[in-house]
Amino acid sequence: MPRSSVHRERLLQTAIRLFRQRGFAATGLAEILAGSGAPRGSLYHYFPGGKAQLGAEAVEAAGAAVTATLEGLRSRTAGADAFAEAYVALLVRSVEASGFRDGCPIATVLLETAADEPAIATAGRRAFEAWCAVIASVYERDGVERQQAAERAMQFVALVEGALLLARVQGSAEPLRRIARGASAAALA
Amino acid sequence: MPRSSVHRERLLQTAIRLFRQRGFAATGLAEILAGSGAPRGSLYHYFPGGKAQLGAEAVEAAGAAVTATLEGLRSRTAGADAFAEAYVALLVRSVEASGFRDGCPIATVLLETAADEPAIATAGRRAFEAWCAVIASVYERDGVERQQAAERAMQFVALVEGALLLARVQGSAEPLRRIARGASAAALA
DNA sequence: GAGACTATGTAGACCGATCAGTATAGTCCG
DNA sequence: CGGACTATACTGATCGGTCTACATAGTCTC
Repeated sequence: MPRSSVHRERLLQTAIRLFRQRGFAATGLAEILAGSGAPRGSLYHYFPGGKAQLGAEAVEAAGAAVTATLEGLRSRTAGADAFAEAYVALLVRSVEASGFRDGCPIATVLLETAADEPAIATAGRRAFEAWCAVIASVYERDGVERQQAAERAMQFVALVEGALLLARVQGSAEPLRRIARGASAAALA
Repeated sequence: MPRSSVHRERLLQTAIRLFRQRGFAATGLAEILAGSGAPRGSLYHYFPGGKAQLGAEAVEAAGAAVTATLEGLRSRTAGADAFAEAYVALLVRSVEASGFRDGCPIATVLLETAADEPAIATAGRRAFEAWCAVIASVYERDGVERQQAAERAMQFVALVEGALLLARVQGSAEPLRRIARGASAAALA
């Protein structure tokens, strides 16, 4: 039986987790191998492009997971305020549960590699676009004009990314809570 | 203290530049040495704590430089809107001039190391506090209440950090320009 | 339906390069 | 002298990546 791709998936999920917590450069392939239980040969079988390909696919997959979360939230909430509050609450739980080790799953990797690894940067760009599209549609649903909605979506993403950084550095979820107040109330209404 | 510390300063400045562009883990001590012209022995003479100390001092120094820039801007502008616009304009120039390689000088390092290197995280926390203090004072000068001003300052920092990330990934200064519009006009007024 | 061939995937030894950090000898200068 | 600083050789570990050998399973041919 081709119990195939079971190792591929484990490699990818392990890479996502480690890249998120430690970053791209600091994560050795040996760690990913050990964490996934896959042999070294399998890594280069599934990811012939090596670490860079693993990074690009990790960003793509992690980005898609966030997009799915946002879409789920959009269908479960009514109004941009509720949407923003729900998402921030989700982030607060995730960040706190990990002891402020889990931040944005793609931000660290992108800051490290955007300039040198076009494939990773492209995956990141696409992820951000997808997030912005979902969020913009939430604003539009509230009657915000198309252009305005796109602009506010980007501001929301920037706000969240910045708050995740601050939260990890401070070891506190307070920055996230503050942007929830600001974003849903005055700022983005 | 003869011609001393000339190598120390060069090491630190080179470290700041490389950490900013490539990140902490991806920057080897050999690169820092080569870029600064200092011999290996000097590095461990001035920074006995090794790479971690270099990282912490780089974050501290780079953070202080930003604080100084913000203070200069505060004294040269009248009102929070003008302040925000001027600072964003400054960032746009810096980011574009570097070909989208220079982002926030401390964000990448902090995301990589915050969880594992307490000294670096502390330096980062202090830097963010200093920035927030300056920005909050700009809002207070405009008559915003103390508590409110502090909250908006943190939101502004988060917004800028996120926009710098987006700008680097997209290879475009557009995210920065958008937050300038949003931050100075409706959102943070 | 037996055997050969090919795909896919497993397995880990192995490579040169580079990593951060240490050791030690030496230079410079008050 | 003696301490600050330079200079380089060196360490063991780890880096990402390549290599060959092998196991498994589906398919083609006769």
